[in-house]
Amino acid sequence: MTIKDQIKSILEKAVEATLKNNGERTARARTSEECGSATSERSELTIEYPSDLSHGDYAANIAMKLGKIMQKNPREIAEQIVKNIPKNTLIEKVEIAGPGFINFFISEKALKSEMAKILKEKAKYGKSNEGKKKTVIVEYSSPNIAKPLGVHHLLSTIIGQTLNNILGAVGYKTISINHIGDWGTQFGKLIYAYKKWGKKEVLEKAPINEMLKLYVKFHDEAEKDTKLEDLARKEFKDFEQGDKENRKLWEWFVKESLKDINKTYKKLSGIKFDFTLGESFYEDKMDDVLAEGKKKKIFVEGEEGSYIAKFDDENMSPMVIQKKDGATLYSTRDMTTLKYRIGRWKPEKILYVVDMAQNMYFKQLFETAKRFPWYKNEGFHVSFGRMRMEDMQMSTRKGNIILLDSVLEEAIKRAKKIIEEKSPNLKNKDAVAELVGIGSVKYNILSQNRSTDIVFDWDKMLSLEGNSAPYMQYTYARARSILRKAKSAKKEGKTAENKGEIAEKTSQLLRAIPKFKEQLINSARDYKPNLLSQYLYELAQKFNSFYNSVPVLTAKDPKDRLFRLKLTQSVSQILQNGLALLGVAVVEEM
RNA sequence: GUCCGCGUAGCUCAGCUGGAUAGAGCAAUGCCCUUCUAAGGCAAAGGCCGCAGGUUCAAAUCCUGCCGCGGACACCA
Repeated sequence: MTIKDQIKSILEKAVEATLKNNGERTARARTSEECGSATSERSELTIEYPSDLSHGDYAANIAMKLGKIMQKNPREIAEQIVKNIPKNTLIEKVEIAGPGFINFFISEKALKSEMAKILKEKAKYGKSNEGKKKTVIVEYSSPNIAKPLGVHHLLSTIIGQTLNNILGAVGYKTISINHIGDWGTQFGKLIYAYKKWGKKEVLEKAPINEMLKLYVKFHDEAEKDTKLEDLARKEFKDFEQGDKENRKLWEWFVKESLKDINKTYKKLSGIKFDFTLGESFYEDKMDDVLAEGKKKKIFVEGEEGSYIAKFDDENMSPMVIQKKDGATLYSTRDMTTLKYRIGRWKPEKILYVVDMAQNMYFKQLFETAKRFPWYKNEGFHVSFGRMRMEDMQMSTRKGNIILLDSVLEEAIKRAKKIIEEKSPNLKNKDAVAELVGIGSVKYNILSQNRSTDIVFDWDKMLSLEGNSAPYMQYTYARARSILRKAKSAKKEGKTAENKGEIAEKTSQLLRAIPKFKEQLINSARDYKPNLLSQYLYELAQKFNSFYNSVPVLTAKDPKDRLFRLKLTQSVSQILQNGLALLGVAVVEEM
């Protein structure tokens, strides 16, 4: 249980007691609905972090809410509530402030015991059982293969992997799935293009490059000749219906693509899937869903013999589930996949980490699924903003693509340059450059609210300043450096300590500790990694501030020294654990 | 046209289950390495939170309308 939860539960009891007392005295209000609404308002009791430190560690606005319902002065109610809070070791003091805020100050003892927990649990600190072992499937990355990964694939891959990590940390049983796009008309296009313009030797030499070239060439040509799209569709249909030559080509393309994509995942590091089940996996399972849907009249005949799902909402266009030529589409495979996952894993939720251009599509998909008896609203679209370039859309079709590999390479290169500048004597420069470079790319994405669009910009993407991975890693390295030295040297304090400043900086840092678990839970609840990254950044800022004005190794009093060392260790542990969830590795020196 | 998302400091963005004086980074100004990593810290500066209404004790946050940007809207995924 987090400290916030404890405060909440203490407050809940106090509010209940207050309401009871009032109910007895003001019998009038009891009969009315007001009492009922007061109760429901109470259940919405929220605890927040005050923006100003002088307002304590946690604050509640419940008295103001009740004040309105009970027609009483909020401050009076607050006073009554506070009276009903029993003495306990968690809370140092409670204050009533402003129009009726109840501010809680956490006792130092409670904070120190939280610190002790960190030192004991180490890498496990932060884990909770919010999820109660319930199963959540997280689908992410899911690239369309036969083309290399572009920068835009970072979003789903990084956000999805991090959500998977975070959900796991708060006690969900997660199943991560890479739903590879290895099926569909795109392969018809590729097969057509290969047959027409491709050369075996060239493709064998540089498979991915050549596939991308063929893909782009197809779209160039298709603009001049509209028949090409139909021909590609035919190739796909033939393939789907058993054409041997096309099947062989497909297998070849898929094999080479996967090899290449896995290389990139490896470079990104920390990208792990419990299952890589491409669309092709559902090839023999689609008939079943199609038949079921047709039988139940969920799928009805549309134009020219296609099958569609219709919606009551006029603004939602129908979803095509089977093409007029009888071939399947992404929707067919997604519906099949949905049924398969529900049947196999019985998840509480299935998260689709996919960009928001597909908002409408997922709405259609889930809306249709609701009509099947096996669907219990498991699907959830974790949408995120799109990545685009300054002046044009990223489009693989047109070849406007920035390769993910090249971004990672550049990131490492830039990190290396700065290392040469700032720490020319560092031993393992290349290893550090890699961790810093890759980390900064990931952190950059995770520190942003996922619904915000991202305009790709080299400098921004690879920023090594401010709220960035290197800042976090640097903070960690500083902390670790202190801890290393603590073992050997025992220096004497030389200068006078500024007591006031020290107390303030120490207290601020100490008080930031319990929020880690709390923000982790918030992050999981809203599927927002940036809540976690923002917390870690704030913690790092507080540590750096502490670092600058509070001597640790040279503390005058040995007791202070010990406490500050423990605090430093606690903070470094949180940074390590938190960054690990974000997929950012820490470094001991940089 | 309809629907979805966004509009916050010069720039890039946090904050949005309503709450106290709207926060960071970059850029620009000044200061701090004879104490633990200056990839750092401190100070000051920078805001009609797109516009106009509404709800509320309280609105950047909720509702309505408008403007601007992005996206989606039947056989691509």
